[in-house]
Order: sequence, then structure tokens, then C-alpha cells
Amino acid sequence: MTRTAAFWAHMPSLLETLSGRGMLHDATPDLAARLAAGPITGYAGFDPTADSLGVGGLMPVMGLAWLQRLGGKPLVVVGGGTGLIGDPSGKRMERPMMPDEVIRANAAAIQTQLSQFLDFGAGATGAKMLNNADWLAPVGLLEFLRDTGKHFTVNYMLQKEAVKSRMDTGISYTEFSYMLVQAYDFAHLAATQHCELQLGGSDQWGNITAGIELAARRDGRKLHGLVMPLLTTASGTKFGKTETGNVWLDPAKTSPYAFHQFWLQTEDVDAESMLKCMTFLKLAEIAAVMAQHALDPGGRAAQRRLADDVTTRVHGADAVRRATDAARILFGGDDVRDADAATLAVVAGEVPATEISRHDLDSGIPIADALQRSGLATSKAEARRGLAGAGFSVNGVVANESRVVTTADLLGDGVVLLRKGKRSWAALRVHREG
RNA sequence: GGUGGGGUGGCCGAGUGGCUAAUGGCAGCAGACUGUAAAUCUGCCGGGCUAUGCCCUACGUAGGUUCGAAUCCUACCCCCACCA
Repeated sequence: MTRTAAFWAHMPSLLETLSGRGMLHDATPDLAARLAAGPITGYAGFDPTADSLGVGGLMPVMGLAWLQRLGGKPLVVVGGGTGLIGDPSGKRMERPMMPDEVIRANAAAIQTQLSQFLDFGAGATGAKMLNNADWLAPVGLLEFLRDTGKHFTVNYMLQKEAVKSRMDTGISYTEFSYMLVQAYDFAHLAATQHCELQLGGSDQWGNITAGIELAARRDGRKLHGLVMPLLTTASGTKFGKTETGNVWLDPAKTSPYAFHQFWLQTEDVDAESMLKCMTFLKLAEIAAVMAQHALDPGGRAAQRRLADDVTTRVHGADAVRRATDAARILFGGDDVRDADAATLAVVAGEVPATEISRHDLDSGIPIADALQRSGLATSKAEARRGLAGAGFSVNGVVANESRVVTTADLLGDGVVLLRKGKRSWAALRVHREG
């Protein structure tokens, strides 16, 4: 393979880039030297159990994206094979086997999302998507035990943190073997795709080194690993979750407005590292944004920049504009009852909306019912509790438990805006009857 | 296979016949304060209702004893420790 001089000059900076952004947790010692020698092909694995990526899984995606930007070739491996085995830890029941077509459909959906971050073009650095079911499924048990299992001692496997930490709570044989399957993947990719690097979250270190070990012993190949920190917020909560659940890239699962809000609500202390890990902004630019933020924390310059950047990449500039417009109305401090019809239409289009019938509204909907139907409260009991604490409002006015939503509450465009706390909005929209 | 310990609400962890929808902590939600931030303080935190109360569901599973069980008995399932 011939490489241009530009590639050669860039590749060594992968480690610098990632470490400068706080995205490097650990790497194998010889990786730096290998990168200095020229472009590399690297892979990261993704779980195809859902038809969308969540923001929680974005870190390795960004890692692959940087790899590609710096001249490497990224491989995306969906775990169609490993997904069949599943991770039994913490699960009450055996995970149902996912039909192959579902996994392939999920993989396709994920690839579409990844194409916002990676270039799947045909060039030397074009990203490629692979499904490990393609090479894992045909492997027979005896073959696997002889060719792969033989290269690992149980002693070695027991040293792994993932195993050690489970010694007192128990670990199934299946789960114990998982690292070998993943090792097989890496060695296979090395043999068939010239892949020499595996990226992952720091919890993947043990699995990655197992792959390196297998390739070295069985095939005499030298492979490399790089792990990134697991993203957590400073307050210790898991990153990528909200009260409503996972934050997805799929607009059908998480609306662009909600997606934008998720990033906007980032805590101050996390803002800088999020900018570094989740955007491609230059460090100098991030420093400038943070300086601006420090001058006027209330302006939330950092969060706005973060939300706009990530949302633009995933959903496009138009989506950002709509989300911003809606947010300005909802959080701008103006009385929503004064908003004009066009403005309300914007808001109602962004906030989760529930259709209600004119008839229901004519007869009046008790507030607790309205809240439950809108999804702001999961049960009437919850709605009542919230109402007792003045936690809900109708069109921006705090409601009490006896409140009834009627046609008098309709704003210009035929919507009623409900709010929980400060941040969560929902709309009830009268559907036009024929 | 033997012996001992254990399975409680999203998680951790009390409770060993009625006062227990079940102490406490964490997480979560809301209120005050703010900046759609943090910290702090306060309230809530299984569900339903014709609601100062009533009903349903819940303490591994299935039965049983009892006026009454998360608490006692029996069987079964699972986990852990030590022994074999």
C-alpha cells in the first residue's frame, strides 16, 4: 500500500489528539511507534441489540472518527455473533436470541447513523462495516477450543478484572468465555482486514489484550489496543440517560428537540470535557468558548455550543434552529400565552405532543388525566403528587389538583402546553375532526 | 454430594407473627434559591379510587399453619462459602 506523505505526518498525532482531549485512558506501549510508522486500520465493536445508537456509545465512534481524520481506516463491527450469546450479567432471564434479520436491520440503521461521523466512502481510509456473525457462526466448538482456547490458560483469564470482580457473585461459563470470542474477532480482523488496532471503552481493556495475546501466540502478529475513558458525569450518574431513558440518535426515539435539550442541560463542570470528547472543535476554540462561559456562566455558552454542534451533526442545522426557537419560547421567560400562532406551531412541533379530541376538551379533562395522557406523569398517583408539590403547570401557570383543562386553555394553534418542573414540556393538540 | 449462610421495593441494605407498602442510604422527581448549572435545604418516591378513608399488587417459586406472615412450616429453584 502506498501512502502519501501527509498520512505519515498525521498518524502519530492520534495519541496526542486523543490524550489532549481527555479521550485516552490507556494504550498498548508500542502503539505510538506503530502509528509513527504509518496509517493503521482500527476497529471498535457495537452492540446491535437496538436499532439505534445511544449517546452513551458515542465515545468509541468519536475515537474511530479521529482515527479516520488522521489518516487511518476505521472498521465498525456490529456484534451479530457476540450478540447472540448476550451478556447474562444482571439479567433475570436469558436474553432472547435475536433473529439474524433483526440484527442485520439494526446494523443497517446503525450504519446510517455512523455515516454522520464516519466516511464510508471507497477510499483508502473509507470506513467499513462488518458483522461478526459472518465469521463467528461457522466456527465449530471443537475447532474453537483447539485453535483459540488452547492459547489461553485459565490462569490468564482469571487475572482479568472483568472475571475477578465476578468471582464472588458468580459468572457463567458463557460469560467467562466471552473474552475469547472477542479475541477471536480481533485476530480474525487482523488476518482478513489488516486491522492492527482495537478501540473501546476502558472496560474493554481485558478483552482487547486477550485479542492481542491470541494474535501473537497463534499467528505471530503484533496488534495494538487503545481504550477511552467511560463517560460519566461529574455527579456520577451514567452518561446518556435521562428520566425518560436513553438518549438515542434516532429522531423517532429521541426527538431532535429532546436531543438538543439533553446536551444543553449539561452541568457546567462537565461542559468542557464534553466539548472535547463529543465535538471536533479545535482545543483553542474550546478554550475560547470556555473563557466566554466563565465570563457569563448564565449565558451557558459552552452548553449551547455543545448542543448545537452535536445536534447539527446528527440531525442537521434546521433541526438545531427549530429546537433553539422552541427553547427560546419555552425558556425565554415570556408568557407562552402571549405567543402568536406561528410561534406556537413551532413549539408544538418540537415538544412531545399528544392528540386529544375536541369532544374530550369540551367536557373538560381533569388535570391528572391530562398529565398522564401527555406522558409527563406515568400514573395519576404520580400526577397528583406532583400537583401537590406545585410541580406542574398549564400554559405556564402552576396548576392545582382540581384544575380541569378545557377549551378555554387552548392557545392559538389549538394546543395546550403542559409543563413538569422547569424543563419538561408536553403539548396536547386537538386533532381536527372531519 | 455434605455442611453452613443467603435470595426484600431501580440499586444497596434493615426487618424475624399484627403498630409494615415495609427503617436507613443511593439514585430519581418536585419545591425554594439560581443560570434550563452546581451546592444546599424541604417534600415526594408500587398502583387505583366516588379519597381525613378504602381497595389491589409486592418481600425467590408453590403450597401450608394462623383471626393475622416478609417474618413460622413443607417442597422446589437459584446464589455464596467451606468441605468432598
